[in-house]
Order: sequence, then structure tokens, then C-alpha cells
Amino acid sequence: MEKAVLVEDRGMNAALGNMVGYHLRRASVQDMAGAVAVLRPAGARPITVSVLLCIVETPGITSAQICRVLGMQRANIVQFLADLEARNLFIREADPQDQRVHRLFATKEGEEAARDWLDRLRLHEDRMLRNLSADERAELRRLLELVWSEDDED
Amino acid sequence: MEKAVLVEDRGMNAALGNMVGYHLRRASVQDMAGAVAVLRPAGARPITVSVLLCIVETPGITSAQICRVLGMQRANIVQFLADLEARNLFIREADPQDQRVHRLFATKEGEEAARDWLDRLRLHEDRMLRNLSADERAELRRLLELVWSEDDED
DNA sequence: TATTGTTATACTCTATAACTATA
DNA sequence: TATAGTTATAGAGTATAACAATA
Repeated sequence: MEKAVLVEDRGMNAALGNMVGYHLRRASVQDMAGAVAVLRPAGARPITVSVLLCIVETPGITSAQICRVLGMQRANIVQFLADLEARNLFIREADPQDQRVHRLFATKEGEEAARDWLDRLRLHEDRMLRNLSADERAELRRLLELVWSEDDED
Repeated sequence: MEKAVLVEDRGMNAALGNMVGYHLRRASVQDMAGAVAVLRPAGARPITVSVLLCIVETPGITSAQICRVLGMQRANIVQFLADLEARNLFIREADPQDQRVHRLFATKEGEEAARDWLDRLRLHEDRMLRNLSADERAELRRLLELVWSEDDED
């Protein structure tokens, strides 16, 4: 039996509705919009939260390391670090062993901000996932992780 | 017992790694990058595919309707329609009942292009989800749909 | 008054190339 | 040669406001 193409009727968008990528995109857009909304009053954005969390959780991390962890270009983290630094949320210290790098350490204000921003994100996420059970949320996270954290040797 | 905050150790990124939204974003970015890559040789992009599919699957649809289906602004579809129209993938016909709207119909070339683009996306998606079983793929799609297609009365 | 299609514009995030200083 | 941090720049996608034509 050959691969059967099965197209369910989902009203408009039969083909799109069958693509996981389409739902991935729609869900992520919805999530980002909500995250931006809850973070705005705190003057933060999703990316700045991710960057600050990296510094808080890994004291002494370098900007290049953050970029590798978050999957972004070195050139693009500069603006976000400049913003966080201007608000005294972290400091840079020259590395005595390797003078190319600066090691980043969160300030007390930085740790407080990270806690606040994370609380806001959790509130948003609880609302977004309100129709999913705890098991379903865990399963969703597991499956998503499988999707993107796979070895990409293609 | 109060809500216990449970933070698993995932190496760097304990807090981020526990957020569904983080994995949602990473998975979507990975998916979009792969989709862009497989569509590039065909001169298409994810959005143009979505728009063309709407026209192919719903002959006579208007641009405003496409925007509502795909969740985009009317102003932003103009460029994509102009691109598709320039390649003769659909035609516009004035609606005799409502002279504000143009109804869109795919040409034969449009239908062929939609098939080709969709085949490319399916290939990409099969590769992206190669470590998920059929059941897991269906479950992932179901959960994602629950996330974004919920009533948004917030 | 509301909707359609459109133009113009600004903003965010991303991608690329290049440069310097170090290793 | 390779890496870290940085600057400059272009691109894609999105959001907003405004407009004329029509309902």
C-alpha cells in the first residue's frame, strides 16, 4: 500500500491545517504576542528576558556563549546587552586569562528583574495553556523539545 | 501545600527550559528556517504558500477573508498578492454584487505551484519530525491547535 | 457608519560582511 | 588561523494610520 495522502476537512485550509509547522507558527505567534504584552509594563521583551536569564543562571557567561545557547548571531546580541547594561541589570568584567572576552554577572537588580519578568511570563503561559492538563503541557514541551533540539545533520 | 515551584536542571537555562513558550519559539524558528530553505528553489516563502493555498482551496475568496483566516493585516497581504499575481498564479475578478471586493481564483499554474510547494513543505516536515511517531505528530498538532485556536477573551 | 483594498511608514528581529584585538 | 566583541547595513515580517470607493 502506497503512502496514502489523507486530507481531513478543516473548513478552509485543509492542507495547511494538516501541517504541524502551520500550527507551530500560529501557536508561537500567539505566545509571543501575549509575552510581549505582559512584559511591556516591565519594559522588557522576550529576548531581553532570555538573555538576562542566561546571565543570572550562569554567572560569568560570555556574550558569545549566550548566543550559542539561544541560537542567535553575535552581532544581534549587542543591542540587547547594551539595554540591560544601561539599566544596571548586569556588569561586565574583563577575563584575566583571555582578554578577548568579558564575563557577565547579574547585579542584585538584575536578579530581581529576572524574577519579576519570569513571573509575568508564567502568568501569561498559565493563561495560554489553560485548556491543557498538566500532563498535556508536559507532553507538549517534550514534543517541542524533540523537534528543535535534535541533531541537525542534514 | 502551596504551589511548589519545581525547576528541573537542564544545564544552562533551567527557567527558560521549563517554559512551553520557549520551546514553542525555538521549534517554530527551526521549522520556518527549514521551510524557507526548501521553498527557496521554487521562489516561494512560507507566507506566499499560505496565501496561495487559501486561494486554491477556496475559489472566490477575497483578500480580506484570507487575512482573517491567516491572522494578518490587510495592508500586509498586498505585496504577497502582487507577487503571486505577477507570476500568473491567480487572477482577480470584480464581484458584481459588491464592487469593493475582488474575488480571487487560482490559475492552472497556481494549482500546480501550490501542489509543488506543499510537497516541498511535507518533505521538510517529515525530516523535522523524523524522531516523532505518527501518534506523537498527531498529538503535537492537536495540542498546538488547542493553544492558538482557543477563544481569546482575555 | 462600516468594510475593502491600498499606500506610506516605522519598528522588531534577523542575516551578512567586515573590522580590531586578541588567542 | 580562529575566536570575541563590535559596527554597519539590508532584509523579512508586522503594526498603525490614513485614504478613496463602496456598502
